[in-house]
Amino acid sequence: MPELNPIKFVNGFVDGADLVLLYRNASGEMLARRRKAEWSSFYRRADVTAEAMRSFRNSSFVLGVSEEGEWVRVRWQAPEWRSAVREGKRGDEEESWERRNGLTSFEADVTPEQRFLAVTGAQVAKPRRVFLDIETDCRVQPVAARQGKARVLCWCLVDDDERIVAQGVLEREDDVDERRILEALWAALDPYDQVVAWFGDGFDFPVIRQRSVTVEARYKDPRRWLWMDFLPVYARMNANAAESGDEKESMKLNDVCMSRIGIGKHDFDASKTYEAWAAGGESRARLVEYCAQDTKLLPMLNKKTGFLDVNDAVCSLCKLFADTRSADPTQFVDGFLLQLAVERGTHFATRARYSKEDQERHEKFQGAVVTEPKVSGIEKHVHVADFSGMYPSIIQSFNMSPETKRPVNINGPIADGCCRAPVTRVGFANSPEGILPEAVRRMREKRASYQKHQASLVAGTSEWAEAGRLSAGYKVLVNSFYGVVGSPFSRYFDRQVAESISTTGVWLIHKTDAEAERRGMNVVYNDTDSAFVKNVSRQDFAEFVRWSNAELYPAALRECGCTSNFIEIAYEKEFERLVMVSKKRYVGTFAHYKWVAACACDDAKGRPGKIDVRRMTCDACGRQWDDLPPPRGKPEIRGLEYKRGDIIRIARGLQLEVIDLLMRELCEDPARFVPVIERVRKRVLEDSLAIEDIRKSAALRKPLHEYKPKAKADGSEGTEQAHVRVARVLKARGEQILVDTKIAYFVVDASVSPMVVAPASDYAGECDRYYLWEDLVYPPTQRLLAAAFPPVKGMTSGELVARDWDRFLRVRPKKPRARKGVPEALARAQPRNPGSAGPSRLANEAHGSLFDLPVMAVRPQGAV
DNA sequence: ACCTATCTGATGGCTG
DNA sequence: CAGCCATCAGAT
Repeated sequence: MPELNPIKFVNGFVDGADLVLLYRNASGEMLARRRKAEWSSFYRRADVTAEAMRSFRNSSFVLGVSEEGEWVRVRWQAPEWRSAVREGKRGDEEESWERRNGLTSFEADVTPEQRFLAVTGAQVAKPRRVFLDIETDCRVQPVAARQGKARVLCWCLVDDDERIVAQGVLEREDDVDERRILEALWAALDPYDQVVAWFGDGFDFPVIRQRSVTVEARYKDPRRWLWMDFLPVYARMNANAAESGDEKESMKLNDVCMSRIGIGKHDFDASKTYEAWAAGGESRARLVEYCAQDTKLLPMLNKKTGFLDVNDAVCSLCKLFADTRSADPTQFVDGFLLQLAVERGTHFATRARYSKEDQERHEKFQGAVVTEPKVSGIEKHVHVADFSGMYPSIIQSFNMSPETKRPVNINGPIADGCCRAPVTRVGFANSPEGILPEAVRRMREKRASYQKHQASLVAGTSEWAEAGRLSAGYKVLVNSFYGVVGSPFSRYFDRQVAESISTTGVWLIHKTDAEAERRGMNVVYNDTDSAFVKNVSRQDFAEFVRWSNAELYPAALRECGCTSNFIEIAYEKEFERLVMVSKKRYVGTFAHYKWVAACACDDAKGRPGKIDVRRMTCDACGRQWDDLPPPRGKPEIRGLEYKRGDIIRIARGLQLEVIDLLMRELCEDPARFVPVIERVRKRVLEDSLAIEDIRKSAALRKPLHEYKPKAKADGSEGTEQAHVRVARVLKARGEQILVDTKIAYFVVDASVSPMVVAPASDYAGECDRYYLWEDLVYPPTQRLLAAAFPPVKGMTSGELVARDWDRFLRVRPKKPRARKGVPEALARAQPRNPGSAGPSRLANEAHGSLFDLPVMAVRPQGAV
């Protein structure tokens, strides 16, 4: 039994040989407890020979050895010894002491903090949170500033309620005064446990530490705070929640806040911080105000999204201290499962070291199924059923866990007491409950209880919100299990288990499809856990779902030897209309969602009345409907370019216009889309275009120096991707270019190979407009229109022309052939498309100008 | 350092 | 040089 500990700890870290645990007393003072840090590894008792046991006991590196049930626990003096016996002195397997002695260690990578929290059952406190932003001397390039070479000009701390807690402003440009404001900052941080900043790990956190050292400010051990970088947490949690690509285009705080809460930074030139400070008076005040506004945006963003609160909830469930790392799925799954292992008196594998070579050798396992969409044009009345928590329910039903695997026959009868995954043919004992199923069960039970609890509370109250966050936290957790089991980096990695989970899902979907088809329905699409079905009435489909749950799955699982069944499919929604562009890419609008449809009336709050589709009656106006009224809700958009952050804004805008015409105005006449296309095409070719409309944005997925141009056949260097080339230009200018940095650029000229690109900041109003239309703006919309209005056999030629969406694509004039004796550039220099300021001039400039044109208007500095 | 499936765009090589 | 294919990277 874990020892009961009433203390809630706010933080813990290793200090020399000690583990320091921080907590607050009743009056809020922070206190510390020290105990010996535990660096232990576990071995199976049966594996430990008498000689190995003697070695442990006699070793001066070992603090103690104890036998605990089937396990031997060895506590090491320091982590170096623990890893040395595992990996050998140079990480060389041949030299591994454990290997030579036939030993496999368990949990030999668990930190003292993790072990303490898992073993003692100690609670993790909700951290007292404060938000931080700093401004530094802009004359120092960000890369150098991050290394602590720029003076801190001001800082601001704001609490969860957007109140300024404290501010600091430099008065004189010297170390003594900077020391003053930094010491004031550390003092102001003292009442708090967690410091949140946007890109804090990349800038603010290292800067305040480095500067404190440089100017010899006195400050407390920084390990005493939880340093939380909001950016990666937001980026991950928002990836699924984002409405449009706008929200993904940039992770700059200003852009994120503009798109998420409609509020941005103050209008202030951040590249002039020093000038603003040096001018003093009003100007300096504006700098300070700008910094304060930036800081206030952080709690506003958290209030809007609740992301940090969900993370707090997850941390409390998983016994993690809420720093940036706590938001990694491997971390929180580890935290939760280690607690379970302690309760069961068992141990997990030591996390494997996975080299680059291992990664290359890693073979993927079979995942989910996605079928080819069997629809064309605007499809009406498509019903969707999906499995509720498909993977968790499979884990539970088959009791799938690394330690419940059993040898069973591949074919024929399954061994007694076991079940067998239908595709991989991996066997699992039906009892006792595996650790993975137990984790999943507990989390699902908890989640259900919080959902129920939340429903019983008054919406909008803080208790209601907290219950919602806990429920969301459990959802995040339970959904990450499958991924963690499938990850070779995790201690729970088990390819057989992971593949049994995914392929059993495929098997369930196929079974469902076959039965639906047998009943005369048409399954038009599947993705992982969902089936899109047409040619069926609402009632019949509901009956099919009911029958599947009552008969189909229980029988199917019994045949696999399962003794429990958690599989459940639900009738989620009906599309009034649906256009599928390809796998994972479609747009539709609901006739009803979970049996609720929008009425034509407005209720007291100005929202559509709700029709109970089973009774076909509106609860607001009481009207009885024979058929459902036209849909009023937002179209559901999946996978289309509108949702993508790397697609240029005009392209998203045009696609959304077409989506709205299709889905909101219910337009089914191809001719009505023509003016929309032509208007945007004219704009792209002729109007003045803002950089926000035409820039492309892509992230660097690895450090810049790891990008190597691919060698061409003749051995020369190939061309790197556009965003990589631009990143190099920006880096040369002193900008901070790190992994995950989004690079914004535009295409200067695509008529040459490789195409000429330049940083978005160099934009002076001109770009390759033909390329813009032909490659970036029109194709996403063309694909959508071609899907909605495909040519159909038997149509008149007029109808076929109306559905020829290719006719709007080509806009670039053909290149005249270079004649003998005429320089190539001159041959291409003839003015084309007058009035549109097309790319022709740009193309020439890239090959040496023949014209006397201002350089900035033609080829931006740094074009590559 | 959570999985796989899938689509798209840039690029280079080849072919007619 | 357009059209096709393979490959890679990025995004969902």
